[in-house]
Amino acid sequence: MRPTVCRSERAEERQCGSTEQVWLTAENSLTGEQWQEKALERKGYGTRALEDEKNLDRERENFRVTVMKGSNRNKDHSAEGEGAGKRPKRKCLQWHPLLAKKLLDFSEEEEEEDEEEDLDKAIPLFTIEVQLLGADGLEQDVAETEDDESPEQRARRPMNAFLLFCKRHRSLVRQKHPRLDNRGATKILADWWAVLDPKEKQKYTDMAKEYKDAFMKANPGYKWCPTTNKPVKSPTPTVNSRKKLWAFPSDSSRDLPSPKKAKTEEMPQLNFGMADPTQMGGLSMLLLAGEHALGTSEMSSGSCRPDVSESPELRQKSPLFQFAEISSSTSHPDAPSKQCQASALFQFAECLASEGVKIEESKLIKTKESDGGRIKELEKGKEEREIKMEKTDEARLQKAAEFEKSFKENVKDSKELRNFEELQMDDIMAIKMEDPKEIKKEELDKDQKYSHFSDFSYSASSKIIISDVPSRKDHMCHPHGIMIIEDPTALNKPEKLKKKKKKSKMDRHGNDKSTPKKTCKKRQSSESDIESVIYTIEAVAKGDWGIEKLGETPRKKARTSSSGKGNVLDAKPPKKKVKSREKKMSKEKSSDITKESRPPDFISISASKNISGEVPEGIKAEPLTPTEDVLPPSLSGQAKPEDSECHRKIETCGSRKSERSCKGALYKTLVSEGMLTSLRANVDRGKRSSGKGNSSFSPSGTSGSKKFKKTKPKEDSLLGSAKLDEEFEKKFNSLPQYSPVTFDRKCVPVPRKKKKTGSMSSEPTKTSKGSFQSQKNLFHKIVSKYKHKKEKPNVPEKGSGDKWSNKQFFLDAIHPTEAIFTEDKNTTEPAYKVKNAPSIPNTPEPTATQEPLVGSQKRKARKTKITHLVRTADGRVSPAGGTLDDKPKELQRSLPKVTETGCHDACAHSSEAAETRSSTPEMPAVSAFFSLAALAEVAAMENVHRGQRSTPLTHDGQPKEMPQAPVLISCADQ
DNA sequence: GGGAATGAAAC
DNA sequence: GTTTCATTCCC
Repeated sequence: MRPTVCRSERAEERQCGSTEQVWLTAENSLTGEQWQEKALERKGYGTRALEDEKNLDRERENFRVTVMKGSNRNKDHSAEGEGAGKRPKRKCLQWHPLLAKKLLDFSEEEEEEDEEEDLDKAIPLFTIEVQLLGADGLEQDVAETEDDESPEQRARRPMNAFLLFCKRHRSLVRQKHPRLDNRGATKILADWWAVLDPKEKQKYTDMAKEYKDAFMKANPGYKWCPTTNKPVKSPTPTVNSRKKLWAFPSDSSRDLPSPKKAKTEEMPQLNFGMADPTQMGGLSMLLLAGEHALGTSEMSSGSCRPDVSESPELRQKSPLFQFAEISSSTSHPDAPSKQCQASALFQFAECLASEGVKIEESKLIKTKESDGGRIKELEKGKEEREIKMEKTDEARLQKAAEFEKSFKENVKDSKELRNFEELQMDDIMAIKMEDPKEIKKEELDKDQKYSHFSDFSYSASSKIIISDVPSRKDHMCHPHGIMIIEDPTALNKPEKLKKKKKKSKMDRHGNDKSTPKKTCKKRQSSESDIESVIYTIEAVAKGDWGIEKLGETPRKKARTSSSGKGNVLDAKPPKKKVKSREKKMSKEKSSDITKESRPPDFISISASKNISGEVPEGIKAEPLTPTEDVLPPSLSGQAKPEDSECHRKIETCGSRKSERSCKGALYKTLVSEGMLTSLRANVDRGKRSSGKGNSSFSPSGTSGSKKFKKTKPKEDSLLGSAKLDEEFEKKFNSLPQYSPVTFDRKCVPVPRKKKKTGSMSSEPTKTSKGSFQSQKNLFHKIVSKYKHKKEKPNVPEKGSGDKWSNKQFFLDAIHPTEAIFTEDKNTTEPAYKVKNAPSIPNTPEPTATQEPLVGSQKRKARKTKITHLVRTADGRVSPAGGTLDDKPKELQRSLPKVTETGCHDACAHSSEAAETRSSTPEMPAVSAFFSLAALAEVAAMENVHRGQRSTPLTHDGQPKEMPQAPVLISCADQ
């Protein structure tokens, strides 16, 4: 059902020219800035850095893709629409625990959809818009997830150090070797990786570990796909299989496709969904977005862990860790003490988790209330709200007026239109409030429909915000505001909000003005939006709270729960708080947006469209100022006016106005801010990108491309994941990026390998290794290897250095004949030796080698061994096979590998080096080989005999003798 | 969708 | 020990 709907919606969106384009534009702008910054950074190290725009583009794409969350994969559709043109990536699971909630959400969404369908009948466009408005990715994901059954399972496993390295340097490789395809680039990267200093590697390893910890914390139950379940490979798309495989055992339901559900959050999530949605309303969405931004900023800063704040450790943790924590529910059995140390990611995950817990609690409460009766809730919420709102309401009213102004100004652009839509939603809300009956119905519908979404994100966010930063609360002042803010969830929320808004809009439009389709058009026609906004403002001013109570009660409850926390804050002077909040919100939003892209709408709007002159200014200003810390002038200006207005209103009005009015005002402010923030976000993105690149974030804008994983993921998860992603990106960006030169210095040989593709021989050698993995091809490949075998000197053992030493040693053992190699080698082999020699002295590698082989390492070792053996055989035999061409390649490689030592010197001393090796050869490493070596020796002996004749002749020892090779292989296999 | 690399987890 | 999957993206 949904999928179709979504598709249709998408199609419509496309037709409308909808958000996707906007996103693209926005992203582009953002990414551009980011990339520029990146380029600057890169320049530092140098060489190739951003020389080509193409490269930059690629990097952009890469970064986009980077977003860990994997929202993009879902985007198969999006990709199509966006024109990324790239084939859709398979869906990725977001690792954020909250994702699990999505299942529920989805179920709820389905219900909503049903309802929506009804609405859609009336207003087909609405749904479309909603999807569009919402992160397209998200909705798409949702649809897909629904199809898949378990979106949650999709969480992607964290990248390992090597993958991080690849991700980080692939673009460089590509720049350097434009012709190379990914395979070739990967090979080069592998070479680089092999050459990379242990220290350098360690950075990536640490990052990978940290990320993994955060991931695991966020997804306690997460399990890697069981190997056994090969179903994955089954004809069915990998995704499905993966999902199943991925199921998180941790929590209750493994059986279900939604393993993530297993997480404790499941129940709570549902609860959340029940209660909050109504309350949230479009305003809440906006607010959430704003808060989210704020929260994210804080989160990112590290302060994030409101809850976490409890443990100072969390703060210490890297943002990623914190984020992960946040995202993940408190239940993190996995979270080891180590995690605490861990990075922000981990902390983030913890925070998320804590949020989830809190959210759950709040949801439960809310749900109960809802169960009891919305009316009761409404009443309660009203009471609370009223109390709280009294102060805030006035301010909000003023704000509303300000919003109207700002909106009018901003409305011009389509983006603006979107904002207007949001505003309209608010207006609608206000209208509904005015008309209790209608409003009630609508609200009920909305609540039912949206409840899932809003609840989730809201509760989570609100809690987080509250707990996190008291200051925020202060800023937020109004409980509502507090409720709204939620960072992590924000991303998700926005979508929901959008949907809701859309729906509401639809309703409105259907009732009032435009049909849903019109809504799209409406965007175009700012006037209507403006009018609606104005109307809403007026309504707010009127303060038809009664209506609100009915409709929003559930939401209010949710808010109230959050507000409860916020109440204290509320106690503070509303006006100032409001202003401060707004400012913060704007800042946060901007920051958040930039980071997460969560409010794609805003962002897209700001970015793509000119919006009002003000907005652009704000954007401009943002770049200048570190948005987070200081409000962008423009924003501040806007916010300030609003604040002032609010204050005025409050003062003037004096009478408490309904929460709704306040909300409306806040909503407006948020919206206005959101726009600004979006602009700022773009700017910030650029800044960020410069620093770190969080390309991932930009990807959101790119919507089209795969990269954006985050967007698709479920709302909460999205938000949380978004933050996590941000953190990840930050960290990832912070990872050292080594210029190719560095590797060249090291004498990394690889690069040229691009040749690989070209000739069978060249590639086979290296590629063959990979083939070994599959036993099927293994033999065949081996054969081919022997045939062509030129591969770089394979190190029998892991450690590159050791490898070399080992190899040499091994070779020596097998063939005392280094001379053979040396002779030929003088050119070719010597390099290897040289490498070895240097490596030995360096011993960095040796240490690595010494490290216990693990899993893949073993595999690798085997391969290497095999290859090594082969190589030796090749060395002797294959040289001819390798032929000069191959050898040169090898030489090249070897040279780079030699790195440290001058290649020339190395060559000169090659023989010496060989000796040194023999003398120094790490026994430990060697010992391991020995058994193999022994076996190999036997085979080698034969080779030697054969080769002896040739040995002296050429480095390789010409004899390719395939027969021998097979023998060796067999040994190796054994 | 396969493949190129490495690493990690699961079986 | 073997198999999957994570990254990217061309073919």
